[in-house]
Amino acid sequence: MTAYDAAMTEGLRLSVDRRSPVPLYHQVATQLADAIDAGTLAAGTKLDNEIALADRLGLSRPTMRKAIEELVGKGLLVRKRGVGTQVVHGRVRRELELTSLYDDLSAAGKRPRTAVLLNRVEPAPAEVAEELGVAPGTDVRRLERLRRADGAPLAVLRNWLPADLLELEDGELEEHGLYELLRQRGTHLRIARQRIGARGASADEAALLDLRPDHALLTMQRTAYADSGRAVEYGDHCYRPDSYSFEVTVVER
Amino acid sequence: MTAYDAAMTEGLRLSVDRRSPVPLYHQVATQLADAIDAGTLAAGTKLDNEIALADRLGLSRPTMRKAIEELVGKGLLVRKRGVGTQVVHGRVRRELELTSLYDDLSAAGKRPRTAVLLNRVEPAPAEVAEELGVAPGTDVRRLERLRRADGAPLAVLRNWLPADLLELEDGELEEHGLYELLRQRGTHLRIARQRIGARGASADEAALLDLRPDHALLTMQRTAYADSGRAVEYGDHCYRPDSYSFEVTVVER
DNA sequence: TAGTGGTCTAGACCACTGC
DNA sequence: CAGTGGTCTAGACCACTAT
Repeated sequence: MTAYDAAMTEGLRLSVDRRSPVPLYHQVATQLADAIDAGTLAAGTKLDNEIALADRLGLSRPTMRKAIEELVGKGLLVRKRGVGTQVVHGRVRRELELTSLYDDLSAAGKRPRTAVLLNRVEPAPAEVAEELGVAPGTDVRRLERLRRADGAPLAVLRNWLPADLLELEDGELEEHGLYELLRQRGTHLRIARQRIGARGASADEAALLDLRPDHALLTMQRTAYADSGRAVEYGDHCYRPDSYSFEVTVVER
Repeated sequence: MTAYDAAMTEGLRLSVDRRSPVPLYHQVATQLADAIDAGTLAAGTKLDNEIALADRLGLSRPTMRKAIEELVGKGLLVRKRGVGTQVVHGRVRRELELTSLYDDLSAAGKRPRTAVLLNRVEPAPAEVAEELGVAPGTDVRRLERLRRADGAPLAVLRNWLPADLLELEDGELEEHGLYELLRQRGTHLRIARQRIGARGASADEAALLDLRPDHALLTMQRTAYADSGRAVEYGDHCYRPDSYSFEVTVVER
């Protein structure tokens, strides 16, 4: 029985580097996640208990615990009091993260192209002003872009940003994602609230996306906040549904 | 200056009940969340530092910290090292949680009605077998339901569950949500992976949802796992997009 | 330099599960 | 009953930010 239990995490090589600036709990979490991705820790595998794991790595229990909690939050592990910790069944898919579509496409090996349809400063409409937390009529930068991937039109992106936040040239927008440009200017996004829905394409949208009018579109409205707590971007986007979908992992608290 | 800072959380009445079975950190988190919802803690308000808050409540710093982290994870607070903790700007919307559509509708004060279109045990198609982690051809229970809210058709719900997991009568399905029935039988869902997209309605779907064929639909495929790590449900759902959307809060780690 | 959150330790006791 | 995760404490030191 003990031999069977011991085999559960035997093939695992875990180690921590205390000189590294990376937090110990994150080093451990990353190694466990990699082992799960690689199949070294197969679905259903039961992990040793957290005290044994902590001892093996020379860590305190809270630190080991935090590593495990990180993976529970990502949906890779499940814990049950009195029972133990197991690797979740089922293959793992990429999670919805705070990235721009441009980043997503680059990561997926596609070649994103951007056409800037509109880029100007104008007074904020009421709805946009409310989302950004500014007075109606305040100057905001309005963007409208068409995003292509490997040549095929994929999405129409409409964005509004506080005008005092940054200058944006068309050339930059064609070469980089919006979030990348924000990061370059020291604005780090921390929280985004998104609403995902569907509707039929307008005539304009249909023409841009090479669809017939009223064809189903996937839509997303997003308000993003910087670590200062300030609203930094409001976006109203629509996507060709044959080329794009959202993935979300929900974990019961 | 100190008077100004002190005013930040002055109006707040926080307290903990050590006899309660509810964890202390969760008691505190709930009270803070309520204060944010109620506007007592307005957007942009800076909280006292975590040591001061812990002292005020007679808690240790880690416990107070865990309360704050819970709210950071929900997107209600933002922290910045060297600066402090602030209430996020912008109004708060309900988050996507591990609930069924039935629960959502009940909570929103709608009256959900369910028509059972199909409820039988049959061999699992390949795609379903893979999602549930069973051998193709294994017996699974297949459900097809039409969900109405306040009389208007809202969604077509198709589900597959391992047949050995539970018996389900049509009558039960008409009166209760699927997740509620699972809970009653001791199955607690812990993780769900969801893919959200859009497409045009088929002729059947259009008839059920009172739309024209090819009208835009919001779609969601979900695989849910119990705390045992086992896949418990695969669902393929479609929604009238004028009546339903998904809300997601994403927090940068 | 003072103040903040970020990390880490070494214990303790409790609640739940399964045998 | 033994073993597990869940909660909680009272410290410590460090990294980052603003002034």
